[in-house]
Amino acid sequence: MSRDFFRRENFLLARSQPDRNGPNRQATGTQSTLQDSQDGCCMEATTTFARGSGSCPILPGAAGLTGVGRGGCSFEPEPDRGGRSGSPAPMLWRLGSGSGALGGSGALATTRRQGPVAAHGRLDRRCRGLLRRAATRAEMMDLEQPRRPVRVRIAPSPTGDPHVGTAYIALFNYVFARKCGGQFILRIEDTDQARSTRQSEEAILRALRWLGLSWDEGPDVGGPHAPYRQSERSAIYQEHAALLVERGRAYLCFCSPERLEASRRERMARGDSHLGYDRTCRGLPRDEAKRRAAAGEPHVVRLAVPESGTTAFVDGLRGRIAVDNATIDDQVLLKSDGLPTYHLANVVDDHLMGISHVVRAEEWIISTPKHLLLYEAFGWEPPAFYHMPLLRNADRSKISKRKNPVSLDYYRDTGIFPEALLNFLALMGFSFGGGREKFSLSEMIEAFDWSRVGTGGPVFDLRKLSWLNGLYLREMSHEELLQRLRAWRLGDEYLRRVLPLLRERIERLDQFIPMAAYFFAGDLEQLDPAQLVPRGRDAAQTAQVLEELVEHLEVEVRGAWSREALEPACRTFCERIGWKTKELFSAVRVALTGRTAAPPLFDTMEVVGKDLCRRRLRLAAQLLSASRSV
RNA sequence: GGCCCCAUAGUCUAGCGGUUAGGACGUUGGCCUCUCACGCCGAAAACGCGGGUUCAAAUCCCGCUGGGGUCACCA
Repeated sequence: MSRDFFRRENFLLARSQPDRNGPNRQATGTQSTLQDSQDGCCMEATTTFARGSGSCPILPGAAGLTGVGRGGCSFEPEPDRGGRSGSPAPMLWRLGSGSGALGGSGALATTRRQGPVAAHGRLDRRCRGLLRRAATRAEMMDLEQPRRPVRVRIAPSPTGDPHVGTAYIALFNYVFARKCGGQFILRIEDTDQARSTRQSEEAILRALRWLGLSWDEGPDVGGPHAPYRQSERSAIYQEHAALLVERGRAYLCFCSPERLEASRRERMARGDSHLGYDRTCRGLPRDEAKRRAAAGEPHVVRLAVPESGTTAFVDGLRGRIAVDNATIDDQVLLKSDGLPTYHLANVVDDHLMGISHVVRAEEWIISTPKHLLLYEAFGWEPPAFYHMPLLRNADRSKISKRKNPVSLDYYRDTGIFPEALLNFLALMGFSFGGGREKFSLSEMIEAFDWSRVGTGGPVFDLRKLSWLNGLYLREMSHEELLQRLRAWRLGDEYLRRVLPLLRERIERLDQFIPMAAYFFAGDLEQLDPAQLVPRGRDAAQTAQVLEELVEHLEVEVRGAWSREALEPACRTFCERIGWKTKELFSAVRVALTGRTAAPPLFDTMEVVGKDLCRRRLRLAAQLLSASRSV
């Protein structure tokens, strides 16, 4: 722990904590500041204290004790400087250590309990950690001090279905912005030309709107920093990349992907732990590089990361995080197609758009130093960073579509209310306080504080979500519930899609509901494993085929989930695995409808929808894997 | 493997030096009730391990273990 760590003018230690500390400590209105004194090894704690309470919040029980610490530790209360009765009077406590070790302070950690802590002296060691914690906390709180208007953003990449993780991060950004009276911005990070689609972008916007998270600026609503779609801002990134090259903070790299891959492989074989770019082009003379680029040689722009030193930042949830520059790769900033990578685009846009706080997922922690290096290279002040814990599968890996429904559309289609989903997402890492589990978005905004946000990766538990949803459902009026049902799948729109598929299969109206069950159900109950497995195939085989089909459709049906797209994809799949169409289609039919007799498969799939189909296919596969017979 | 993050019941969490370790989902027993559900009451179930600091550690420090993330011309 270096002294530099404490080199700050003021650490705001505690904010008002109305009488949380018990009768002996009228901490109401307490404000403590910790600062290191000139010699760097003496800490002073100034506390403004309710008059007459007589106890140091840093070292409870220390009142009246002076000079009892061993090893040069001492602390002394300064005489009461007076003040009107009942009003806070400042009291200065000096905690010093002559040994060079940092004098200690229990800081917030010890304010709660009373005890003769100080009487035993030996503050140096035990206090160092406490002090660090206090300082860390102070730095974290300092992050929250308004320096500039609060502006946060959610920056989804439109490369797939609207993801529950996007909603999770969007929620915390939204809540924080509203709490601070700041702005919430939506920016589309579509710099991956190969994977980004407009369709996905629209789906994400639709899903976020469904949730009720509204943004102040975005590609659809515009704003002072338009455009909000990175693909429309290429020139900006190119200019900025060029600026860095000019300054010697970035350089052109002509290495082919093939050579890079070979080099990486070779080092991996050698057991080398450094698998990053080998910096071949870093030493290229600037004019030579320019010449080659001008001649049309394909190249990228890389960040010239300092070869020594460390880059550190204060994460708003975890405190100080430091990384050796030697472990940071010379990250590509501009791809050979002229588009930026996330790292460049994100930093440039965050700065240009005046983003004050970056609230994003934990997976970005390790690239934050790169971003900091970029801010530094540009000469910009970086925003504050808050890395939210990652949502997890039941096995604690990062939440993924293989192991969990992650599409927001799935939750909509299974009749989860947006407010319940939001509430549940909030529960993943945020504690309302008082054991309260059910709360509205506006209540969350009211209660929000970063100190109530945790750091452990929460497992996403569908059952608890369902329970919570039930709470919302039962609180609704009949009328409200009726409206919700209609808006879900009992409205004309959906029924009009179902009817054509069933009318030939029923004779009386009373047969409609029983026949149509799987058009409205979420997870199918009572699937018969025996019916799932085609004659001559076994359960394990079928399970695998169904899993693979999901993957296959993932790749093959990128556009609309339509009969036209599904049929050829499924037929191709049959050829690939060597199953007769009859075999596959019957297994799929049972998996999706629970029956052997049903309307045409692809029409059914289209109407049931992508996310529910996916889910049912996986569930069927799981069922087969679990059942050893058949 | 290198680096980084994290660690209270099966799961989500409260806890910020002294608590019978609290709440919720799930599981489970009972009550309510024609049944089921809802609701209500009860039960089982947790501080990963080892050191250190302290009169006192779930809480502070160190180490270990475990889990996760990340090492792309993806974000």
